[in-house]
Amino acid sequence: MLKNQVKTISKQALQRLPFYLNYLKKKQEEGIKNISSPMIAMELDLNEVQVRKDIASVSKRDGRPKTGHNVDLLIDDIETFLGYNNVDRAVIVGAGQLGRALLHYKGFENYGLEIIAAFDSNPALFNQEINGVKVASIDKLEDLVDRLKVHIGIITVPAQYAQEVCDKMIKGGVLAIWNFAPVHLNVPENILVHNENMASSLAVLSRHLKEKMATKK
Amino acid sequence: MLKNQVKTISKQALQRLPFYLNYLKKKQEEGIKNISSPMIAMELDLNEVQVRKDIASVSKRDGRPKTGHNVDLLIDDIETFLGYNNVDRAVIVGAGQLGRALLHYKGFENYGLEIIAAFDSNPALFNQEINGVKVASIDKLEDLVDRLKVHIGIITVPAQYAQEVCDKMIKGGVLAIWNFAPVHLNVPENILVHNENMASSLAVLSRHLKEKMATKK
DNA sequence: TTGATATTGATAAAATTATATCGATAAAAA
DNA sequence: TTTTTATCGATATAATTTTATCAATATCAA
Repeated sequence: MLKNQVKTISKQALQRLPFYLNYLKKKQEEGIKNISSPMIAMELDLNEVQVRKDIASVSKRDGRPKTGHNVDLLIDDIETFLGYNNVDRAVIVGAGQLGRALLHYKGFENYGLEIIAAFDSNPALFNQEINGVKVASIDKLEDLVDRLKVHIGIITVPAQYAQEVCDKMIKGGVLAIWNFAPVHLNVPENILVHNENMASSLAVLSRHLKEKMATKK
Repeated sequence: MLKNQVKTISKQALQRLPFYLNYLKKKQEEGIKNISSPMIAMELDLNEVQVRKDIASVSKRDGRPKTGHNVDLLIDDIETFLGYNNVDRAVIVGAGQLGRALLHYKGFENYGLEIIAAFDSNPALFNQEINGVKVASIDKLEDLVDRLKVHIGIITVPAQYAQEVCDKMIKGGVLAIWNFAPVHLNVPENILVHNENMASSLAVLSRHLKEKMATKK
């Protein structure tokens, strides 16, 4: 009984993969055919062994001593691992500034994400098109998610509405939520919530500054 | 010789602090006076000991058995630690969709960040005001950063221009960079770069889906 | 053809982060 | 007043992640 094996990888490693991909594509454009882990590590300011391990966990092809890995094949392996070749559909709720920015984001199509619908509670926005995506009433969210078997929900509404939106998404059948609202969402344990928190990022930055200033003094 | 001691805290813990803050403020609004670590942990789906340690590393006031911590004081301690009471000034380069979204972001003022200027290479945008902030030519970036002693630079330009913008910021005296471009920036080692990478977040989400689908099959 | 070497994959060690345990104690209940 | 109990801070253990080490080997230079 062969189980449908999916490799496990640490969250941190997973988040490094897109960096490798960007880097490798740049190298590919420059016409470079092979690349070694130490080279990647040096240029991306990472540890050599870490890079080697990350690569090993997404690619079954062997690198060759003195030569490294074939760039084209490596790109292919990472993209396959990340699922960039099969498209996930998503809906976004909240068509304010941030929602609009995401709808205009060019990258998503390359990353295998397609935002197929946007929702908002503001009737002034209904039927408006943002980068080719229509904005609908939030009342239609659950039904549409269910009918079209959408698996990813993006939340860009103000914090106080986020939980409510989240609940509707889950009822509709969403399996993963990308939450831009600065609030903790309560979800069943099989649902993944990925929080995109500006304040957390900012905390890292301003803390760094504070340390910098303190040592300077 | 008393060194200007700044407490160290892990990056992960640091990034949890804003979550505590959101939560505590909600409780404060509800009129709750005291709160315990196990309570916070339960409601935010964290480990009790982790919460207790995080609190210990930002607050020197003691919690009391059976009662926990005073909500008001705890909020105060976290905000102080995160530097929300003294404002850091920042500039943003790239006044496209994303840059505009950030300029409209309400949260920053509460987080002690003030974006004082925006820059772009597109002359059509010069002198335009976005949420009260004027857009200037990117040629003026370095000089302004230097004159006004700006410490944080936000990069929201396309990947191919990011390094160039980064270099200018650093020449001007920026100490920390918040990079939204999907590219690795080369900086001197005393400069902090915090990468905000949509693709990394997406990687976590789509990987989760892939695993979900595989186990279902 | 031979020897030197950079890189590989694998395994081991170190560092960091998260979680469990425990005695002490303030507050509530008996 | 005494007992029970929830939470505390501190310390110990476990888990995860990163980094170091090493034998094997493909490539390159002599």
